[in-house]
Amino acid sequence: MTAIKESSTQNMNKNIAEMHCPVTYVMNRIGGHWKPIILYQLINGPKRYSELKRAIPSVTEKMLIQHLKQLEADKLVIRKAEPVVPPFVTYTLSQSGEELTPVMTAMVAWAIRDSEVLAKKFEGMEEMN
Amino acid sequence: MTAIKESSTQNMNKNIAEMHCPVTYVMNRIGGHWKPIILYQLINGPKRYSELKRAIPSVTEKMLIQHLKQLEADKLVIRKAEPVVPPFVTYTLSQSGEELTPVMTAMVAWAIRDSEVLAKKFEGMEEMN
DNA sequence: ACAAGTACTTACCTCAAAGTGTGTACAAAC
DNA sequence: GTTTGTACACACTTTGAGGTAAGTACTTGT
Repeated sequence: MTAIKESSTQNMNKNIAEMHCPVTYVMNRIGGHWKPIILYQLINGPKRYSELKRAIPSVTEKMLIQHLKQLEADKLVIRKAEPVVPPFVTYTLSQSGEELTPVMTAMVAWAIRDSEVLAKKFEGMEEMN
Repeated sequence: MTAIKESSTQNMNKNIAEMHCPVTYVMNRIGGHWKPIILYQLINGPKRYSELKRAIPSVTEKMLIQHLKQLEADKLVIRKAEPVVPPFVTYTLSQSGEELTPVMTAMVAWAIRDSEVLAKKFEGMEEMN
């Protein structure tokens, strides 16, 4: 009996955490590496599945549909399939999804600024190496 | 020989992706479940390690320091340790880190809106049980 | 004398996330 | 008649994120 560690159940306080931490709420929705990237590609309007694939070359097909399905289940994107062959499927941001635009644009703004700062730093290091 | 799939190296085009997708850049910095949550806790000013622990009950100690170290390495937070015993360590947002505030606040705004919409929907379902 | 708090570190293990590689139904294009 | 493109689905394997548990060094409080 050397002092028991009572971290209790993990999932329980994860839900509690979501209750009082808005960022946790967001992370449980659009967390993960790919979801924000997919959503970002959709803010300029609907895209076909294959367009998304080409727009995000580093994603595998499996990851792409998997997250598209999840985003659809979470009511962030809307899937529309025309019953033609070859298939014609478009993905669009839902209302909720569109309201994420400020988050995305804030991210983009930060990325631009931050990568420029980094570039500046490298400028002064050209003699090195 | 049935059509070879040349997905080539994965990491290579991941870096390429970062070059032309700002959201990817952000995700490689503050992606993962915990980093945004930690950063969010720091926008109200410096916090001690133990304060962060208490503020985010659902995080394990391992995850907390692990991500704090990474955030420090990525120059998003600054660690300051007073050489006293018991240890007194504070974490502060760096310049870059502070510039993430708009991203966080946009997330919070969305979370509030979105959870309210959800709540509204549940209101009309009270009879359903 | 012993527990508790502080800020970690280390080792081990698990499970879910992600990658790899195939298959499919159908049509148009070459 | 073989290839190409579309929008996936499925099985298998691997990676790594994260959880669990314990220890450390030193001090203050009871």
